[in-house]
Amino acid sequence: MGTRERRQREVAEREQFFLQAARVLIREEGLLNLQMSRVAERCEYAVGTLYQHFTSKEDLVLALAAEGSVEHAALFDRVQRWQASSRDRMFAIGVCSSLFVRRNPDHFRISQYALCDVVWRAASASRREAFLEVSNPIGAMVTGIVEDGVREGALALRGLSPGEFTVGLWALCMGTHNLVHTEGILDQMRLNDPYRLLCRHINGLLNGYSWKPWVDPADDAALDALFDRICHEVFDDLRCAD
Amino acid sequence: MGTRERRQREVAEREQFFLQAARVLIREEGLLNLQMSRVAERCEYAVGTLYQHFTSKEDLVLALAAEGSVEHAALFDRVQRWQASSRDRMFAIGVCSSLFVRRNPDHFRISQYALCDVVWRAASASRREAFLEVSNPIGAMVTGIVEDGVREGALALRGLSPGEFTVGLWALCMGTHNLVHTEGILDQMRLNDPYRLLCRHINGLLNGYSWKPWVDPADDAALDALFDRICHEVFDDLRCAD
DNA sequence: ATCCAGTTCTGAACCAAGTTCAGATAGCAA
DNA sequence: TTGCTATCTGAACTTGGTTCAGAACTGGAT
Repeated sequence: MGTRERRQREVAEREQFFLQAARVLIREEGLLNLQMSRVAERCEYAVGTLYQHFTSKEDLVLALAAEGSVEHAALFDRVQRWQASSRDRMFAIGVCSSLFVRRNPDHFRISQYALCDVVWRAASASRREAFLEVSNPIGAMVTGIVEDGVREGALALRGLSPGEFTVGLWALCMGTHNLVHTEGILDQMRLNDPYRLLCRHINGLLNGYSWKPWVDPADDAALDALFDRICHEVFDDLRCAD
Repeated sequence: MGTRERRQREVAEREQFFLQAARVLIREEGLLNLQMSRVAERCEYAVGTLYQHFTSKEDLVLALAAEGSVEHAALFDRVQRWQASSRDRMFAIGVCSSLFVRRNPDHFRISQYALCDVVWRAASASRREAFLEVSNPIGAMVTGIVEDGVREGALALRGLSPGEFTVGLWALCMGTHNLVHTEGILDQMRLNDPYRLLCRHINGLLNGYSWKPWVDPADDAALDALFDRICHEVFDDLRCAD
């Protein structure tokens, strides 16, 4: 009885197809102008078929965000597996997050929108669940690095749980991306490179918690060197050193 | 010719009235269910009149966000004027930000939504400008405290501009609020009090940049004491120590 | 007091786009 | 071939944001 399975596979493929088309439409005309009928049309399906996959437009947007999270997690996974000190890997998480957001500017906008209360609630419960499912590893991997740091003796949490520590890093990254993407907010303070800045702040935070070895946050050369090393050793194929 | 001015005042008052009604409707039924016609109806005006004030629904939402920012800035202003060391004031910014978000849970949701690319662009240019106008002081005040720290000799920026330093703090705060408000994301790591955690991370970051005097991030008693002191000396009337 | 020109208000009508669902079609087993 | 089911279709429906032609009001001039 392979018929049913083929069918399932076809349906799954079609879902990818819809999502891909939505992505293209968003790139071409912006998230603001995304229309369900256009997505269906571009895939040469009727809107009704589209609605068999996504219960609403918001549901589709959240599905896009989830796809992005999968990619995001995949990049974090490289960092996690990287053979380097816990502190360097923690730093690499920041680099990775910047890299990902920069290479995928739409993803940030999409997930920022999708995670707004309004949109989140308008998506289906199962879609929300699926989103959390694929997003959990992102936090978990960072927490894993924190735990490695503790195990190595490079970091003393002093009452903080690994998860709580993670939240600090995560907030710093997410907040930076948010500020960068909010048109106008940062314009008055002219930042040459917000992601470089994020790297510095991460070092600041890690230093503040005495994660060994200490790094001089003002040592631009060292920062660049580590950045380049990460690009080379972890993200070589992405040619990220632009 | 006072007629024209009275009229202007009346129009401005009506705008407040509309915004107030929108706020109530959002509290009652959520941002998701906000309807322009309901706002007009509740104010006993025709929808057309409502549209004389706001070019679109998104425009109204951004106006709400701007109102919130004014309040936010007013709280920051207290911190700025507080007679205390630069480091304590910097810390108080974090407390203030948490306090504000906690006292005003809708504001965060509203501005998170309003600042999404989709909504931001759907608002009128003048509204966007007005939003930035009232939001600028928020960053500027924090930057002012950073500059005070440098002036006092408590902080060496070592190549960072005051604005760049500010962005770190800001990102940490904004990111934390974001994580806290994103349902489900933080559930797996059980945080008892995310805002207390934010305070700790701020201390971590300030320590990391050697902002004097050094604070032991694990000293819960000291953290509580400072928190209480800030509530008492800066936000006494808000009865924030709940 | 009456009239007039300009301004503001009104809400029914308009319209776009998300969503639905009754019927058409295709796939499969008997 | 026939019937049964699952799936697809897209015109019709629905909702709610937006508009705009006409009503109502305002304040000053006659």
